[in-house]
Amino acid sequence: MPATVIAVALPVPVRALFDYLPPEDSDTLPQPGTRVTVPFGTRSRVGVVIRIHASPPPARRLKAVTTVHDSEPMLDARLMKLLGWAAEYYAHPPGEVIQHALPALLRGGRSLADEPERLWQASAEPDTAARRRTGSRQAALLEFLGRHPDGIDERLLVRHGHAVATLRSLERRGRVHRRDAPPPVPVPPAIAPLAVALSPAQRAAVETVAAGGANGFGVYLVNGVTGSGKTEVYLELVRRTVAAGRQALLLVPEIGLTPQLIDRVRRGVGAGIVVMHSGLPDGERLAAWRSARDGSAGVVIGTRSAVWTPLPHAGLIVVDEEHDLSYKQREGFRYSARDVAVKRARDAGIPVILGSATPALETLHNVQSGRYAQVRLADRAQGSPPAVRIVDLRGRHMHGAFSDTLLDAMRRELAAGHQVLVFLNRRGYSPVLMCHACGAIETCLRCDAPLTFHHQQQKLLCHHCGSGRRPGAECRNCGAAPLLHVGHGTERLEETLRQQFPAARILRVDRDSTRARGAFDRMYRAITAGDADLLIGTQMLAKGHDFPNLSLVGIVDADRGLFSNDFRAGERLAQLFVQVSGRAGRDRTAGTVIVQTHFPQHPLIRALKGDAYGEMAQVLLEERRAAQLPPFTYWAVLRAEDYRVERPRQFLTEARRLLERAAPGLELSGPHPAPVERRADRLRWQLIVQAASRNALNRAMAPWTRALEALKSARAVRWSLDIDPLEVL
DNA sequence: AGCACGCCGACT
DNA sequence: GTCGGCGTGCTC
Repeated sequence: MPATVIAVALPVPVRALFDYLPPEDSDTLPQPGTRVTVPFGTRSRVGVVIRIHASPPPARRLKAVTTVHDSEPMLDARLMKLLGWAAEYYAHPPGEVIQHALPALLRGGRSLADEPERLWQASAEPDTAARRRTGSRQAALLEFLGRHPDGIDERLLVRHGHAVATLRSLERRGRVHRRDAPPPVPVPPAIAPLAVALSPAQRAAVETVAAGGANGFGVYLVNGVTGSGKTEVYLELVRRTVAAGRQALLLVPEIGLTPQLIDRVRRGVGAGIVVMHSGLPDGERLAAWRSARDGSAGVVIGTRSAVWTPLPHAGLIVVDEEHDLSYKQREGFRYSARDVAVKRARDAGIPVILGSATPALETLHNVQSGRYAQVRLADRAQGSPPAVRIVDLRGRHMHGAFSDTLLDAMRRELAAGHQVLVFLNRRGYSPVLMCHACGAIETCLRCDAPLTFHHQQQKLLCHHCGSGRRPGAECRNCGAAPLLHVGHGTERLEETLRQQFPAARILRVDRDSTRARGAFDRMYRAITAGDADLLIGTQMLAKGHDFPNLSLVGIVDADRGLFSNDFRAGERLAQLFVQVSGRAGRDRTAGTVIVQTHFPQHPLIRALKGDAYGEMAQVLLEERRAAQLPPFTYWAVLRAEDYRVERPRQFLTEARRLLERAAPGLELSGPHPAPVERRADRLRWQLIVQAASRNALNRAMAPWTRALEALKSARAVRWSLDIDPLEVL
């Protein structure tokens, strides 16, 4: 007699589903997408039902589902299908994939309609007498609360082994207090949207997408330089989507960079808007998720993870700055939110917009092969494009990292009362500290990498593992002095510029100077308020910010990336060039970009002078085609690491043999050591898989990883598979 | 992942 | 003698 079997995805790193019998005390079967608690080994776990099937009498005796948590699916059929596709495409354990679509508060068995959270916070510091009366359990609880300044749910406290009684006694003495659960994200009532005045080019873009959207699925690259008004195009399309009673999903690279965008959507679209990103407290995240799921939110704005938000009435997806690397998750479940968004739109039969001034080469290739439509917004809505000057550094006398040409131009712009941005993507003072006597350089003890000297902290820091040490006065190798600083970082630029421009108000904006909470916002406001003249920035300052008074951008070192091992370095360089150049000359001021290089004849540098990105991209695509690199071939990287070299090498060798046998058509390379082989004392190796077709790659990957799980050598290493890797490192 | 089982070293 | 190190295997 065939048994009814329930296949459940559980949050364990196993590429399989687990079969259970229906719950004993119920005659209704839990449908796919509902959460169930099941016995698992010695414990029990909450998972999601994937499917129900009739099975021949199973080989082993199955256990039964313990509890069904949802009377109707928490995740609808369409989303379940997308998650299933993603698990297969990225060859990742299905249970871990599904976790990404559930807010943390729903990953346990808690019901959507459950009582609200009871959040607790530590109260202000007590006097010493009170502190003396604190018992050890109380101290532990207080310490735990201290780590959760925004408050933490009572149930979570209990789950971490704290007693409610301890909490109550602390409450009686005023050491802790209840914090009201955050109100559900208010969904503002519909207001009459502001009419948006569109330029003819913008209107044409809107009509193109709208006309195509009527036919269902389509991918539209909205390609326009910074300042060409892509946002207005998105807004109008979002507005129309909402007016038609459907939902729009707007993905952005980083929520911190887009307060203005959120504000404009809020004012420009008369509909409930929710924001979803990983920094949201669990309660707020749940509330936002819930209003997307029940349809009360017309617009969801969010980062990478928001691509998994339930949208019962999805009508449009927008991926802003689609080339941005932050759409690719870099650990664990290594999905690309941009690619998932395209798949999701295809499944739902709706249009998806990819917006960028500097599209990924993959996207441009899809346009050129006719898979994606392109809508160009060629003109800047206001202002004119910056003039580009290439400065040949060969043989030139330098002031630190600066040529006279760049310094003179800076002097002129500063005298005219304009702002100047000096761009260098390297923080710290100097990337290498070298002995003048023997040539030895200071390297990290745990990584195969030189240490960067940081002047402010007076420390040598490793940019790979984060460790640091105080530099000695003499060489560790030969004992001689002095040690020389080789190369320039942003701190050193600042030093040079303070000498050159003693009167200028100089602001350095990099990860070090913005570490303090709110520091970036403060600096950003200082810049827009005109309280700084000379800005020194890493890529932090290159992205999407609007500085109306900025007239000159100096690219200090264009040469890094021209000859990198990473074949994508050129693409990144081109994107960065154009993004950072876009900071110059908006609104009132005509801008100039000065590029310092030792390779003025390099095709990438030459292409900067024209329609910068279009030409550079064409050069790069031709290189990729000639070398049979992505997007002309399809890649995956299997990485492994351990403290003992032979282990990753052994595992990858076995993995290679397995794949050679199962899929002889694929081209394999490796195992190779990663470019920085040793990182935090772990030795990292990799195996590159290359396929002539998407299909060939994909058919092989999921079965391969299932076989890898069974290898004994796999248990001895940390390993991961990266499909469509963005860095082969 | 998390947990149990099992087989070897240094400690109350 | 046993506590505990982590290598190994398994979870329906």
